[in-house]
Amino acid sequence: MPIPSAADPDSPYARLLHLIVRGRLSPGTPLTEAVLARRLGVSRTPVREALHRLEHDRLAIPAGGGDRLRLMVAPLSAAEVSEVYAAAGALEGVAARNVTSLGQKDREALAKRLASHDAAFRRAARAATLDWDVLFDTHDAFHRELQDAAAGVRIRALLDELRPQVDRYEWLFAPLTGPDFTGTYAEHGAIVRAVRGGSVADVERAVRANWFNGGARLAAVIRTSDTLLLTGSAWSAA
Amino acid sequence: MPIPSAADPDSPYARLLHLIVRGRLSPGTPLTEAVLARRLGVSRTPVREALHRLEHDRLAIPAGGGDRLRLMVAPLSAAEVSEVYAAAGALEGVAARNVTSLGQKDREALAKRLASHDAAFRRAARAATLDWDVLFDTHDAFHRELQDAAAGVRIRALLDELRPQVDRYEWLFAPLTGPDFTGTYAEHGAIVRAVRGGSVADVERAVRANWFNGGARLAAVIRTSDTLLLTGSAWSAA
DNA sequence: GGTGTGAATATTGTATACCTAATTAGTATA
DNA sequence: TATACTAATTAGGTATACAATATTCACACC
Repeated sequence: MPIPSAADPDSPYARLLHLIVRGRLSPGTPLTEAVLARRLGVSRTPVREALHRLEHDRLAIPAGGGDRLRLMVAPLSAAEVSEVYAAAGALEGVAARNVTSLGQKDREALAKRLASHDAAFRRAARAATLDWDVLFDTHDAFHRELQDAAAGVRIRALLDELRPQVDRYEWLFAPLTGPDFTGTYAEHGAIVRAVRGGSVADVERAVRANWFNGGARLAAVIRTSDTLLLTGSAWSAA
Repeated sequence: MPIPSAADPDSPYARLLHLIVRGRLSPGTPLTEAVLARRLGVSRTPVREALHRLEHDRLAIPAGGGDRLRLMVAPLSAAEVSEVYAAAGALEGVAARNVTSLGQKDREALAKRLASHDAAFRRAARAATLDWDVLFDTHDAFHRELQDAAAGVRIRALLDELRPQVDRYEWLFAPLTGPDFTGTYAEHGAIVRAVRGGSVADVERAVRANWFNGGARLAAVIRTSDTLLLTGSAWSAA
């Protein structure tokens, strides 16, 4: 798949994406082609392309009202996280309806795989020393499994487009939501049961609830956190 | 808004988009930078950027399995149109839930505007000589009105991204679905009534039904149409 | 006659030079 | 001291040159 995320992890796009998602490039940081080109050791051309993709992902947004396009790292907001999660819930929700057209056996197998991802997530969450990377990955695996089973290429593409945003919010704020993930456990459990049950409405409702609630949990944390962190004004430009 | 569609209608992106959406560049046509650059009278650089955007829009897709990126105009398929419309329905549907948080007066005003767009659409559909352009525009206006009222920037961005696809399918196949649009009339009427009523569930259900049914209508037409038209193998390369 | 190898060609990816516009700093004048 | 005008620097948009690789066509050999 050439489009989702980035095929080559060494590409300027992938590198910049990583820097932004992990917060090494903080909100508000100006993204100037020549500077990034020097920093990444390539010419302006591939950096330009990467910046355009990041702009499309809304991880880079226009800074200033000039005629020329000046970009900066996008700020974070509770309103945006709610909307992004609502969109992801709506998309994964409609996609999930398709699992009900699977046979009983396939649904059961899918439910098993989902349950095992969730179990891994719980183990990671209860580990003596919390490793956010594995927590992150196991949680992601749950939703990927569902998307692989249910979503066609087009909805997958839209979800893949949302993923960087989701990743950024989760990466930057998960430490403030955890380490109590009982809400997530319950919602994942409901999804697994609904997949087993095979009711279209139940499956969609469970999936949407998980995303909506997840967005609400993050939004709540964001609203109470320092606004300087959200725009990056207080951070150094890395 | 710098991202949606294209600010400048003379930009290579906008021009190529138009050529593809209107079918002047048929499915399967190879999109080679140098050729298009000559044709559009610009250098390869802006064409490259345009092609990357089109690739993201899925109007251009990789052709051949080479290492280098070779693009061609994307084919059309019943499966894809169903998925695209399902995604649009899911997104506009969740967005539409927000109209219920508007005041009674605002909802009434919105319903009026929607009804007037629908009336214009009906007039256009019943005109002596069918003008597909105005039919197209009035139908679009209905959904834009709803999206403007309900969707935040992020969901708007996703819907804007879907629009070129929707436009292409409607433009190429609407002549085969019309001129009887009673299904559409009924669904738009249901949306207007639901907006007036103010029930979250009703509004979302009505919006989704409109998109799902629209996708189904198009998919049915596509399935019965000549497959050569879908991949463009029979068309000249323009 | 089919197939494999090689050269020629076509096409993408990258770097760089040039141009234009915008912003900023500096200076002079009111 | 504030403001307006001008010069200089910065930065993005476009064109083009160059490099690398895939594709195609031709020809020879099996």
